Amino acid sequence: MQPLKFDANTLMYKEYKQLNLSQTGKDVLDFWKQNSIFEKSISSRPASKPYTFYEGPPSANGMPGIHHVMGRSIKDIFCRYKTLKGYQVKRKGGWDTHGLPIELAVEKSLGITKDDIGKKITVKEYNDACRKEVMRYTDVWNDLTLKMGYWVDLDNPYVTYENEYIESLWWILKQLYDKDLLYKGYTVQPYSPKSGTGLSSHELNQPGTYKMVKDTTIVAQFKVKNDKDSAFLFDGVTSDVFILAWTTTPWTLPSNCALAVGESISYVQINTFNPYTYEPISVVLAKDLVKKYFKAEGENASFEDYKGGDKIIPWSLTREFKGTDLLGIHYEQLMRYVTNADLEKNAFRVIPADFVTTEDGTGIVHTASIFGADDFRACKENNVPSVLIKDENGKDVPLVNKQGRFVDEVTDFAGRYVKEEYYTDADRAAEGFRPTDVLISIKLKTENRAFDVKKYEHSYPHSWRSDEPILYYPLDSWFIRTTAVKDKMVALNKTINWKPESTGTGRFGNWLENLVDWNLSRSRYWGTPLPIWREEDGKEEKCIGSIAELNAEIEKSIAAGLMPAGFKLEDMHRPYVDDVILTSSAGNRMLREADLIDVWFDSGAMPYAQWHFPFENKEEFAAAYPADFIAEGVDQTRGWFFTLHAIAVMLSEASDEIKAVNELVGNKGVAFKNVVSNGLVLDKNGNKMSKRLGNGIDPFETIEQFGADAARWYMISNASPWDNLKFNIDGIDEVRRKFFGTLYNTYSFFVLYANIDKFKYEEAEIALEKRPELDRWIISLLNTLSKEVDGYYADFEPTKAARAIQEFVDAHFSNWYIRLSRRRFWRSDNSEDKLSAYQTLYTCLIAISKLMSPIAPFFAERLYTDLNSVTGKEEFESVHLAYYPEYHNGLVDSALEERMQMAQDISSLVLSLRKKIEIPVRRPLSKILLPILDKTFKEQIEKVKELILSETNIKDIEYITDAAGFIKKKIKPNFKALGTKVGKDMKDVAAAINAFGQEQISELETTGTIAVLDGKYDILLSDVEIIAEDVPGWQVANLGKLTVALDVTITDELKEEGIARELINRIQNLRKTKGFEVTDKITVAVNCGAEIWKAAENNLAYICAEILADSLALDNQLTEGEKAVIDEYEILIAIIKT
RNA sequence: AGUCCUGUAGCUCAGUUUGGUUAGAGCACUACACUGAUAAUGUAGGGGUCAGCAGUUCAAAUCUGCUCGGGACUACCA
Repeated sequence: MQPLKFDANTLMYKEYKQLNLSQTGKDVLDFWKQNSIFEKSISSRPASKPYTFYEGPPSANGMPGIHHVMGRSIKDIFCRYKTLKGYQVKRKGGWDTHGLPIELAVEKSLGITKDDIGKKITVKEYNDACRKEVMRYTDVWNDLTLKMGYWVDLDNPYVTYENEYIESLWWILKQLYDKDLLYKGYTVQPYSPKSGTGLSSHELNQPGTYKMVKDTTIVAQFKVKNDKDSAFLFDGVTSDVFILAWTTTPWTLPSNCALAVGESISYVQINTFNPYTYEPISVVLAKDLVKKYFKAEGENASFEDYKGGDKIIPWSLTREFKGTDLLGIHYEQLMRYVTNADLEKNAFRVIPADFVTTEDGTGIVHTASIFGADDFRACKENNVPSVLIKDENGKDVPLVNKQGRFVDEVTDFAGRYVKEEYYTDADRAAEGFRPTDVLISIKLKTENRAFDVKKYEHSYPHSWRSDEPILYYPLDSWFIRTTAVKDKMVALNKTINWKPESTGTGRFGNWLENLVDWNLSRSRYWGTPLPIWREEDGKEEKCIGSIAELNAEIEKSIAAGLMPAGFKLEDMHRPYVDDVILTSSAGNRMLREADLIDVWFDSGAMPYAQWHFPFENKEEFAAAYPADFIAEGVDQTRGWFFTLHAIAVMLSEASDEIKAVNELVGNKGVAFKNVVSNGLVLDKNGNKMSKRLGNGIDPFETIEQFGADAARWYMISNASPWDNLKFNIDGIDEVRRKFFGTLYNTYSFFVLYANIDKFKYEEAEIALEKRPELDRWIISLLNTLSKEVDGYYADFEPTKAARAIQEFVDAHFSNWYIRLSRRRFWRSDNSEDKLSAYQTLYTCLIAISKLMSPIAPFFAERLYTDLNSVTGKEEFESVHLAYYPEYHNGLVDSALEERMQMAQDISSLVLSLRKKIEIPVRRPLSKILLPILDKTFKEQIEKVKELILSETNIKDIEYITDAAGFIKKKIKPNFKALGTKVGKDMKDVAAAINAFGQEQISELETTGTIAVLDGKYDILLSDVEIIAEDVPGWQVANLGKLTVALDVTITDELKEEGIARELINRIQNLRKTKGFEVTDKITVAVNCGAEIWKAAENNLAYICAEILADSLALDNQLTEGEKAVIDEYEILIAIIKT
């Protein structure tokens, strides 16, 4: 095929051998590029009518998959739609370039770990490698963007690692800092030892982070000290008394500092034996959980008869009390590695906590303040000190170091990883390897300190990238006080239009309700540095909000002799930024806080940073804030959607600049007004696509094979974007055949005749009232469709739009309008009717091209330009520069749509009757009978009578009323109407109605009422449905209220005409097999018997007109010709072109 | 563990908001027909305990509860 070219002088419509969507895509891409159509789609729309779209930046360090085609199709659809509606839709592309995934990819490719950075490799070298890594697949991404037809500005994308971008981030951070929304805190956080960094709560909420794992769990025995608080526990008890507490993390036991109980929970004390040492013990646990650990058979069994190892362990309940009674009781430290006077005095005691339940464990919670957020808070509230040691710098540190190993002070397990998963596979497979948790269990068992040791399966968070279980670990880090604006975030979220709604109210709404402060710190290298400098004693700190401000501070520092003269910061990344040492008011050195910020902050700040706001482009920013529309996968709900929202809401409080812009554009503080969150793309069996399973779909292959349009149309029409899509390649092929194939055929049909007749839409428009029913009908439907589809697009329902277009093209446009219009194009005269047909067909095709163009931009483009380049009807060189079809109420005629539906139904009924009695459509029949349903019925049918007759090859329609007495009626109860009236008697009433005879039905019809159930109810006409079911003696079929009776009598005349049509059919077939043009004239000779010839002779003019014959003659001498069979007769036909 | 979504023909999906008695469409399958849109099209057919159980109701795919399967989310519950 030739590349597509726009040429207003083209004489002929393009004809194609066959539909090839893949080639069409390539041709159209070329056309777009040559003629800068994308640029024009923006420049041709007024800046005064902006529609703002934000591109969620992809990270180009991985290959794109088919799900990216899905997500980007959705973005593209609404941007194109809004362009059609006259809006200017700028869409700046972007790249997400920082963050852990990139660092880990680099570490992998360089074969290093985090510890090697700064040792084996300098930070500079490392960051250079990251900078290179991050754009590794840029070309592939750009290629996909192009080929799938996603229009986004790739020439001027925002890139998150650029200095300008980072400067905007610093500005935002300073706005927050100045309003006390940014603070440093020491808290227990999710921490990934392998990545060496803390994680934010939303990173922990990425899909797949929580996994089921089997851990060793211990119910440990904490030995109670006998003093005045605990004296009641020793009353009448001879053995030691222990409090039982359960843990799924035995490695935290050396750090235990308290036991937490619920104040109102009931606890009991039980005398029994330890199942491992068989020593007599007395234990405390929640009353509700006794049955979990003690068998009913053992209750009050003989203690004297117990022998170590017996299955049934005797136990007896000593006393019951409340949690409050346990408060303040001291116990002996369980694992005595580290202690001191403060701990001995203030730790190792029972404290109250509201999070304690009796769902699991023992109803008493082992508390290690530094390895659990709840623990940390509870201990703080009760002034319980933590179990810590001094490191070489004299700083307090936990018993587990940052690599996840026990420190030397924990002598028995020094140097061991606390989590089994941190060991290499080889280590774990080695003979005699035992996880640390197991070693701890063994130790406690032998010491009579373990009451129960079990494997327990539960879900546990894992690092979203390095895939190993995280630790909860105390860290210094910087937080954004999102909780301070929680109420506003919740309130503003309610103004956002979420598709689907449940994601906004449910998933996102619930998330906001349980908001915690945003942990911004990352102890990494490749990312946006935190712009905060501190005195070494932490007394003074500065937050820098711009490069200019920093340079001014550097000048001061140089003057103070803290930095070399002439220092200039070229790159805001580490390590360069770390060279900056500022000077405090006291003249002391101020060093930068070493942390980077969460990469999600980068992307959430894109509305501002993509314009380098507020340093540049203030007008562009104001014109593009907030976004009218964004779209990403549902997995971004707590990622990008959250960070966009959080930053926007905080700036709406903290920044005067943003407040001014919000004021200007009437924004209350959101970053986006409409958001579509699409679901996952699964394989055809509903499994997640993954490299491991090898069930991924290569988007390039798919586009190459089927074309981007087919892939896009399939994905959009198959399921709503927010439902998961089971991606099946067969479905794309089906879309190609069913939708594009049909539409392509309608175009080919048009072109076939339009080229013959040189139709170029130069004639004056035929007035609507002069057009035949069929044309006015399809125009009416087309207008209804365009309004409907407009509504769907506007409501972000692309699936409904696609399905509506599909339904129109297939069921109405192709299978009814064109099928019934075919004869109008065959006629050789140039009548007004034919012109009307051309104009109507053309109008439909152009309108369809516009309606479908957001979803299938390539095919729509070709359809539009192929048509428009010949007629020049519209001034636009591309469908994407055209405007959405205007809806004209005056063109919609619902009565017409209704009667056409009846014509379709009646035709269908007649065809099914013909099938039943085996009289083919080619054989004419004399009439059908239609019982008249109501007064408008006949009037309506009369207007579409000719269509029905020609479609079914029937000569006439007759109408009958029941006055003639030969319609048999059927009555059905209208349950909905009767429901409120008869209620419980429904069954009897329905039975009574169904039992009505013809007389009772006509009584009801004439008087309008009839009594049932001995006069209990009066049935009205509105309570029932009456249809004409049968006309005795005729062939009858029903559909809903419609009834059709067919006269199957065949007269001689009908039979002859039938034969004539058979003859026409044979001759037409011959024309075709001989390859004659549609317009060729012929002469025909036939050799046949008297029966056939008589039929031919009596229909001679008709036959000749149909087959374009100058003459048709009987020649009984004819020997050369094609054989054919009509009924039982053999005939010979010879045709010659004249 | 909790919350939410979801389960309709072999496959992909409508229908469920607002209950109405014979549950639809397309694909696939079978048969027939049509044949100047023809690698197209039409008609007909088979194929469903609407995941299961219980309840509300004259009436349940639709409302309620429970169970099971699938998915997502929430949770440092020790």
